[in-house]
Amino acid sequence: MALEHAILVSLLEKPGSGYELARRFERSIGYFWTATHQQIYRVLKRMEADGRLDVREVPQRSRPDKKEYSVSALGQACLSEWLHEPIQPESVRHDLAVKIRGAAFDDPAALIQEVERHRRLHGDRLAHYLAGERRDFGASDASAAPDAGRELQHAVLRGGIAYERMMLAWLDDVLATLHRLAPGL
Amino acid sequence: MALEHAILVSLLEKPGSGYELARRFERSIGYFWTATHQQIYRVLKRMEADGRLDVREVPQRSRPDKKEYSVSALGQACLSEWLHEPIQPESVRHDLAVKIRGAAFDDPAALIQEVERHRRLHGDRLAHYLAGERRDFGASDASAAPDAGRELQHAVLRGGIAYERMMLAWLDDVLATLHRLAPGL
DNA sequence: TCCTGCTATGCAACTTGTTGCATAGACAAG
DNA sequence: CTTGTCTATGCAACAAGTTGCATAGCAGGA
Repeated sequence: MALEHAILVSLLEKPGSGYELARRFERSIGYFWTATHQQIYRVLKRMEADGRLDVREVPQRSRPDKKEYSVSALGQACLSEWLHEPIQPESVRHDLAVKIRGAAFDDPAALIQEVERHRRLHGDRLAHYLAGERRDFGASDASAAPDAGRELQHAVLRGGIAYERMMLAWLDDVLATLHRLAPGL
Repeated sequence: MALEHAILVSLLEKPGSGYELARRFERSIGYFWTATHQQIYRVLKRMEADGRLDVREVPQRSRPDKKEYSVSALGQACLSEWLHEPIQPESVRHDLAVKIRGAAFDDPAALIQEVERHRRLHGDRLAHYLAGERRDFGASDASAAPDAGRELQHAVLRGGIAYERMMLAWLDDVLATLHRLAPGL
């Protein structure tokens, strides 16, 4: 279960509560993994019971208390073990591609709006990633200490950016194809 | 459940058995959707019970009999309805990206082999897609009748090709980063 | 005071997806 | 005549993910 490993990595980068993790999964970790808060809370509970995480109750003012999780030695060891074993290349699930092939049995022109909507969403994501890159990796003067974590985070972010650029180009390609098939629009 | 819709599209393109569908999900449909035969048989059974598919027992010589599924009118209607409602952009699950960020807490150099392995796998997939493109869309002389289904299948395949090319470029980027972080190798 | 919104955590029910196993006919190789 | 491979279908148990709902503190505005 790779969600566990994603959580371990995130908590190693910075300890935090389930709520904070859920927000990270909407932001930077969301570049390559999605999870809802229900999933996260459930997994955190299990990992804590298994001794892979430590918890600390943190009282807060002007907001409810929280439980701050951090990675235990056992958790570190689990992550290390996983890092050293080979994994399957990720499996893809592109609903939109199903729709595009399905459009041949319906009205291709009706798909244009949907594809345009997705194009906007991917454009927004790209803008968001680029803003994050400027903010977090912009003033990367060579005088800064070479930080492996930072470098690797940047490499992953570049992957997200490349993915969104590829999607935008492909969606333009799809739109051109749809317009060609429905010239009246 | 989009697997149902992927199956409807595939059976509209060409009726077939569960076994044949499973093979298609390793080939062309596998460009954008994965499913095992267990999943497929289970869903086929349910869809047939719901009246969205028709079955026909096909006796065969020199191999076991099979059940050939095809889409019923109700199935067509279900697909059409789905095509007209908006869907969420796909969610991503990149185990490799988790590993890359996790490498900061372990030995980044140990990841090089794994990334190279993935690079080879994506290279193989790209070669496979390109061969499929030459085979199925190569001699596309303008005299051929404009076939919407064919055009849309080609557009989806171009998406798969763009994805693999993007991955290869990104994995090279990641490898360069890893080598920079571990100069002794 | 009530309503909304944000932080914060969680349960229960359900749907999907994965893993391991089982069966069986036909054919080819040894 | 046994063993392996390919076609072909399926069950059962389990793991993972989704959806809907519930609670609760605190703050700010109508």
